[in-house]
Amino acid sequence: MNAPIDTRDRILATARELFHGRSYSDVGIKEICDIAKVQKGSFYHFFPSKRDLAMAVIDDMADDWAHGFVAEAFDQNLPPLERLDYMVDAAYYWQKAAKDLEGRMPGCLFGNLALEVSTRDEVLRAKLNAVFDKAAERFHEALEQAVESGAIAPLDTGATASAMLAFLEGVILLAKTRNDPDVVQRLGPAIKTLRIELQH
Amino acid sequence: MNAPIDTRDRILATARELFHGRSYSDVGIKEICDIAKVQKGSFYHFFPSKRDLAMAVIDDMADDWAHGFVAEAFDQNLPPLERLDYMVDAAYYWQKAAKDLEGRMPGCLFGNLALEVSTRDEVLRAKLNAVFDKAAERFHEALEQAVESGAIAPLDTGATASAMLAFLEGVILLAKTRNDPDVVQRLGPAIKTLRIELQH
DNA sequence: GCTTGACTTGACTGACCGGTCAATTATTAT
DNA sequence: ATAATAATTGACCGGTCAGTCAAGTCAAGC
Repeated sequence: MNAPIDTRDRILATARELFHGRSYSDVGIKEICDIAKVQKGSFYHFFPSKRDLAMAVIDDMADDWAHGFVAEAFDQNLPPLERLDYMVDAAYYWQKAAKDLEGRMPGCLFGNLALEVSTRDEVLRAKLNAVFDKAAERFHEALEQAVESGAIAPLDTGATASAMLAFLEGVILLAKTRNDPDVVQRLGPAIKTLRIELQH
Repeated sequence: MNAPIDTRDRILATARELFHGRSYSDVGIKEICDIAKVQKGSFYHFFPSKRDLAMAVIDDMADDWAHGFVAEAFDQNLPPLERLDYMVDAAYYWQKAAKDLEGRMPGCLFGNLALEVSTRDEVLRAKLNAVFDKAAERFHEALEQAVESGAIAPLDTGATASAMLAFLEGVILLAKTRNDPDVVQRLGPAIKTLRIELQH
């Protein structure tokens, strides 16, 4: 028993939780190992460095995210604009659940990491950037369909999609600073009002 | 010469620059002291702890900010809605200048710190929260005047002001992750399209 | 000239950091 | 069975962390 994959997964899950709940630099490898019940040496058997662990955590979370509630929110069967509300709702409930459980709003792991490491690690920055790009693509797709179906007037769907992602991240940032998930619920729906016109 | 006040100011200015350019936990007191040409003991004569230094840095930056380009942007002589564009422009030029100088976009010191320390230091979180509240108040005031003058239809000015602040922070977050100040210029102006209707 | 207190110096502390390593134990392939 | 490989152990490394401290400098007030 205790297939090796278990150990790796335990490290990954623990690191993800700790990084999300606190921050990258505030969480040491020893702490991760202690909680995951793994020895330091074992850790370095699976991950060459802390930075590689961060990469894996980002991949792991991005996967869960894309196949989890992002997939639900951006379900093709939902009317495009409803997907935006769904996404905001999902963010709200997630943050609320986390706060009820731990007392603090963790915010968005990607946003947290992005601000923390962007200026000192190009590779991590690029990876987080790619995650954001993928998320923006979901917004983009929804907007394109909304325009196509006539639900909204034509606009610069690409730029507006990025603006919506930025808004969502900003709302979560503000909510985290207020330590109040309700901010997401109150401000979030304004995401639908964002518009960037096409350049002529 | 070298009045004591000089030493404190040098520490403060150095810390502010380093915290902004990298992060709170990535910058050690030794490094600050080395660059500020101050001895460790002197540092602790002026600041009881690193955390107190962070408090002072936030105050210092908030002051400069409020009396600097935020005061310019939210000039009462400017039409309310133009103030929003001015604010976005100021953010853009600031970030662009910083990137041209150092190669990396530092983002917003307050946003950076907020995501980094909110979950582990209530006092710092509260302080950053207050800074955001004050900034939101500027947006609020501009919106109130815009409604009053008939420039825009009535709306929930308080909530919309917060949403605008969140959007600005989100745009800067995204721009920092892309390491591209142009994102601020391209997405920023959409801040004027944000709307949260009054509840009935 | 003496005292006071703000300021400075730089060595020092103990804890912790990310990371290494040689030795050992399990597992798998032949 | 045995050899090869994967996984685990836990002691260990040099460096850095925030913070301390005793000893001193220096200028102002009396």
